[in-house]
Amino acid sequence: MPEESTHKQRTRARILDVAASAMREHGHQGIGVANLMKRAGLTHGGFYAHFKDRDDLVAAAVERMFEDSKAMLARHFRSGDPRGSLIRLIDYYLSDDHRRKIATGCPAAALGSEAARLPAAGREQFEVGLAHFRSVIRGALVELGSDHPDAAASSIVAEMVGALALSRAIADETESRAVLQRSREQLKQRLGLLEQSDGN
Amino acid sequence: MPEESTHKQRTRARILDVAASAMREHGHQGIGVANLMKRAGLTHGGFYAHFKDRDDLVAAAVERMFEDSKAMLARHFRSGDPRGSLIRLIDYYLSDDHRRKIATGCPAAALGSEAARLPAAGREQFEVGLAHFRSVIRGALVELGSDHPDAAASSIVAEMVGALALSRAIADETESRAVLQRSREQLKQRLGLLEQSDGN
DNA sequence: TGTACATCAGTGAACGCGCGTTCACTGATGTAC
DNA sequence: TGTACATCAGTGAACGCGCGTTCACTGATGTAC
Repeated sequence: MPEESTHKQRTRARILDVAASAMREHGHQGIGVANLMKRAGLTHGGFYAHFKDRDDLVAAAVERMFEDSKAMLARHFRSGDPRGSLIRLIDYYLSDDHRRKIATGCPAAALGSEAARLPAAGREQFEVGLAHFRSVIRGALVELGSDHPDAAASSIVAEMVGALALSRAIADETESRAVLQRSREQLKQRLGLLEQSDGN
Repeated sequence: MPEESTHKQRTRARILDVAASAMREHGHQGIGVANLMKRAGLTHGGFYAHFKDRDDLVAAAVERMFEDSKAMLARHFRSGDPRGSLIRLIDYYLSDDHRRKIATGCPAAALGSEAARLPAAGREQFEVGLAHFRSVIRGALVELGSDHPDAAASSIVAEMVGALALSRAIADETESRAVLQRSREQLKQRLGLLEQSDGN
């Protein structure tokens, strides 16, 4: 019985992995139930053994995406080193690698402008995930002794999400990279991270 | 004959107005041909007298949206007053009013994260419009004697677009407003616009 | 150990619906004489 | 000025298709005795 339930849970996780990737890549309207199930190696009828309806899937998929986001943050943040953590995050978040990997990258950048139109439960998950993102950055800013950690964290998240989303909209490779490079530089400069990282 | 062609052009403009509003509000997948034509007071069959296919409409609608964007920029910018122009733009772009008026507001914030998935011609129009947005801000920064007008303009656009899109994703009114308010403050501070506007 | 039975994850045909697109047509308007 | 005709913007029925969802079913697995 626990063996059985584990099997079902694994299947559900597989469907969610596919959905979380496909929705970041094609938008939340960009993948249908039949196509999704096929990619997970199943037939469409089985979908409703795992989810109440499509809106339920969207909510679970958004939650799943932000698990990747949390893991990404955890990878870059080390306690006791807020400066290094922020530098590592900025360099990765605004990298060509992250720009290319939309299917596994930050959901805020992949879905930012359509988050407001997500089914209610999905939008709520987005809000929760976004709040976590902001709070991690805020934590590092507090450690750094920032005067306005809330305002700065909010502003930094806005610029990172905006820059990544817009860089993906630009077809010209050079210009697309330039958008990321400029925000990397500007962010580090206004956080006073440039001198230190050069000094090392 | 010129009377006739004017009539047809007016009809086309009406369809585009509806499309440009609806696509900002519901995403570019969020409105169908039949529904669109109905809102324009026509039947769906007539659509193809005005557009080759739906992708052609999307491109024209994106171009149409950025005309609103240009008008908005022109409204806030006055030659010879780069400082005042930037303050007016920041205050309007990151206002509650603009946040609410998604159907007539900035297309970059409304479609930012889905711009990369737009049909090719539509994505190109997005790119053109975005470049204009950046260049207007760059112009003001040059007038102000900015050291890195390209980098600063790119960074400012990213933060404004990101902050507006994310604020719209947040259901809680207070928090949604706070996101805008924080970016308004941070942007003015890093552009050195705070003291001057207080001084007046 | 071997047979009978219950469970339930997953199958696949079928549904009603809205999509983008085509096309034969209508009927108002502008022109020719 | 009045009639006949051409133009063409817009109509609406029809198409094939993919959508989300339902449901009777199959067949592998785990349990009971």
